[in-house]
This record gives sequence, structure tokens and C-alpha cells, in this order.
Amino acid sequence: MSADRKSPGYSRSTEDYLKAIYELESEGGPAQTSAIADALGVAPPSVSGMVKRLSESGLLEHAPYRGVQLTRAGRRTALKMVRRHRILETYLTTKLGYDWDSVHDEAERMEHAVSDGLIERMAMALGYPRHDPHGAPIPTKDGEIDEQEALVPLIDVPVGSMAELRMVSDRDPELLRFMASLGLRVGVAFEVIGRQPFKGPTAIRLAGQHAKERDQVIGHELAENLSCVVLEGAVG
Amino acid sequence: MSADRKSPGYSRSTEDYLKAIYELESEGGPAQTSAIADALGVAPPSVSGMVKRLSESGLLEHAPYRGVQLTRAGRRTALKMVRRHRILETYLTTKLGYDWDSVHDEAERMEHAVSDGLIERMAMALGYPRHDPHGAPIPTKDGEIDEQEALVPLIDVPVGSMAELRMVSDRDPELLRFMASLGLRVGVAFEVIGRQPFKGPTAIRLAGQHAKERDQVIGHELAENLSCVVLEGAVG
DNA sequence: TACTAAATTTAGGCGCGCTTAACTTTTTAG
DNA sequence: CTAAAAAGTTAAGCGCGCCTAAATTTAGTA
Repeated sequence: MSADRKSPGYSRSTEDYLKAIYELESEGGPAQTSAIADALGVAPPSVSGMVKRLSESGLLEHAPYRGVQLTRAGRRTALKMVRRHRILETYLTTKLGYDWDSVHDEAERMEHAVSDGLIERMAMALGYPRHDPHGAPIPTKDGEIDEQEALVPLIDVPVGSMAELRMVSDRDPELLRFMASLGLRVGVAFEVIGRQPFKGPTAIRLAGQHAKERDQVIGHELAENLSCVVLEGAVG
Repeated sequence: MSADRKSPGYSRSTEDYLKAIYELESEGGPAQTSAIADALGVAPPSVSGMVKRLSESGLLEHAPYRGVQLTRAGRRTALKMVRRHRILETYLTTKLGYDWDSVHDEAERMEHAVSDGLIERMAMALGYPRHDPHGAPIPTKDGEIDEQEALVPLIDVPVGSMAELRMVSDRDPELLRFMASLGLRVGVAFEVIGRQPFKGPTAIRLAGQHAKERDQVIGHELAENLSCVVLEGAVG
């Protein structure tokens, strides 16, 4: 009748930890206690305690003082949460008129409350999208996720190259609103026409824009957050 | 920027208690400890404890050994949860293809996770519906709820009367599925053509149906759960 | 190598919401 | 009117997830 509900029914906290650890791991290496604490906004000892419980449940492996890695089971749940989050973000923007800067918090809360069935209905209604509004790939129902083709932060795209904006973090609404005001959306192509040293700005020329808004200057911190694919061009 | 989030941010349990108490109160009189315990599936002492905390927060008034009543603030929050629940149920059936028997649980979990803003967007997308799929009235944003015109359980509709089905509880999926299989939906009109004593069945004749499915026999328990408005007819 | 700084873990404690067991109050029935 | 039953409350305790303060381990550097 319903093989539906969230399989072993983890707590909201458990789901949050697993997702955060997954995201930290995908930035390379094992996730460290303080990084997890930071990501979740809790004190480090809270992480130590939770890590203990989670490894006893077989969701992750803990090398004391070294960090933590997801087990197969842990990764499965983490990817489920990532899928939920991204489907929800896509649904909210596509079907309910949310802007891309305001979906993160809503999805963050809903991802713990909805059933697998609802997520699949939303995915179906959306035509099984592969990416969320910020360009992040959506894992499939069985936990497959597209390997990102080599994405490079704008800050590392060599001057003179053509590149395309592929992804941006959904975390900072301010940043997203500012991007939108510059005409920077996922999918736009541009040429890097200059970059100043000492954390200075990067200058880009957007493809297919009218004169006025064609050239933009992107500050250092913003440029760090823009994941691009380099289309062609000179090497640094 | 966001006067949005759930005002004082009550816990999931608090919201559940307030909603349950609201629903018990609307069946007349103060809500009793054991009834609340029943409704929430917890032990009576849990209710005593929670009631203490909730009255200290000014959400309800407790007359020891007598029962409990919502304060203005408590009622406001309860009605907010009822609104959320019913908007969610309507949205899920209308926009995501859920059947009326399967929305309750989903809405029950989501109502604690979504923001006011999302509920308003859903309400707008639905054209500000006044009733949910089970016929229950949806409170407005500021906590107004339609007084139900005198609804009578089918079991009390006199034989010979015409009546219309107006509302049914969303609680029991089995019952809802069975109703659907009989062609009983909110809004159908019918004549009560007979009733057996000793908790026997009620016989009805549906208006505007083809011969085969026109006459239906409704068991006692089901008939208790069907809220009707009497259109005309003889008195008992 | 030794000492300090940073990261991590252990210890002790708290609030929430739940439980069972024991006690009190209210209701009901003889 | 009183005794038994039913309903409600208090007491004691548990798990979760959080905290701060105090060890402890690791890493960095003179």
C-alpha cells in the first residue's frame, strides 16, 4: 500500500548532518568537525556527539581527530536529501513563481517533511529536470548524480577565454539578487576581458547583449562563486 | 524583507496540540485530556505536561481536572494550522494529482514546514478556494472561518428527506476510498429512502445517476461520518 | 625537539516531549 | 451516601540534540 514513507525515518537533524557532510566531502577529502559545525551553525562538541550516534547507526565512518566519511547508506540518504532540495527549488520557481534567491530556505525546511511520493510527483510535473534553478545537478531517484564536467570558478577562467556560467550556490540570496541585476543567469556565455590582481575585479563581456549591459565588472568574492565551463581560449 | 516566517515559531508538537484542541473544542465544550491524548496518539500524562507549558505560554487556559480552552492567541495559531492543512490538501489534489484519500498524511507533515508565503502562493494558484476536497471550510489568512450551516450526520437525516453531502472527515483513507467507489462525493444530492434500526444501514437514492448505481446502502459507521445539509423533507 | 596554537573530544548539564508507575480528584452506580 | 471506576495529575526517568567548560590530541614553529 505504501512503500512510500521515508525508509528508516531519520530525524531532521540526521538528514541535515548527512547532507552537510556530503557537500563538504564533495569539496575533497573527509569532512572535518569544525567545518560541519560551521555549515550547520552548531558548536563543535554537538558535532562530535552527533557523529558518534551517526557512526553507530552505520551512516558514516569516523576516524577520531581526522574527520568523517559517509558510508554507502549515509551517502544514499544524503543524495536523497539533495534530490529533494533541488526538486523542491525547481518546483517552487517553476510552478509557484518564486525567485531563485528565495527558494533555498523554503526548500531547506520542506525537504524534511515531504514524502518520496510527493517529490516524484513534482519531478514528473516538471518533466524530470536535470538541474535546479542555480544550475546544480539533480540526483536521480536511485542516487545517481551527474559528474560535473570540469567547472572552474570565474576567478580562474583565463583572460581572453570564452566561458559559460553553469552553476552558482543557492546559499546567498543577496548575491543571487545582485547577479540577476547584472543579467548573470545560468547558461549565459561571456568572454573574460580583463582581471585585476590583488583580489581585484574580473571584467567580462556578455554574449548577445545590447551595448549598455554587455560589459560587466565582477568583484572578487562574487567571481569565486560563479562556476563556469571554459569554452575556448588562451591558457593563463 | 521577510515578515514571513512563522511568527513566534512554535514547535511541531505545539502546533499539533493547538490544532487538535481546536478541533475538539469545535465539537462542543472544553477539550479533555484523554481526548487530546487520543487525537495525538500520546499518553495522557504527556498531555498534562504539554498543557502546562502551553498555558504558561498563554496559548490556552487550563481548569485542572476540567479541561482546556484555547486563548485568542492559541486559536489564532490553531486556525493557521487548519488553513495550512486545507490549502495543502487542496493543492495536492488539484495540482499534483493526489486522490482525496491520500492527502491527509502528506498535509499533516507539510503544514509544519512551509512558510506563510508558500501557503499564500498556493492559495492564489488555486483561486482562493473556500473548501478543501473533503468539503471542510478553509479559514482565511486572518483566521476567519465560515460558520457551517447546520450540518447533520447522514444518520440523523430523516427518511424521506432530500439532502446533500457537504463534508466528510479526511482522517480515514479507507473510508474515503470506499465512498468514492459508491459514487459518494462532496456535493452530491440524494434522497434518504430508508433506515434500519439497531445501527442498521441507511438507504439513499442519488440524484442524477443511472439506474444501476442510483441506490446505495450506507452502513452505520459510514453514515455517522457524512455531514449533510437537509434540503427538504418530512420530519423523523 | 619542545612549546604553543588550533582542532577535537569528553564531561556535565539543559529543555523538550515522551514514557510508566503511583497518587489524587471527579464521576458514576449501587 | 458511599464505594468503585474513570479521568487527570504528579513523580521519576529516558533519548535527542544542543550548550559551555575542561581535557586531550594534532599541527605548526622556534
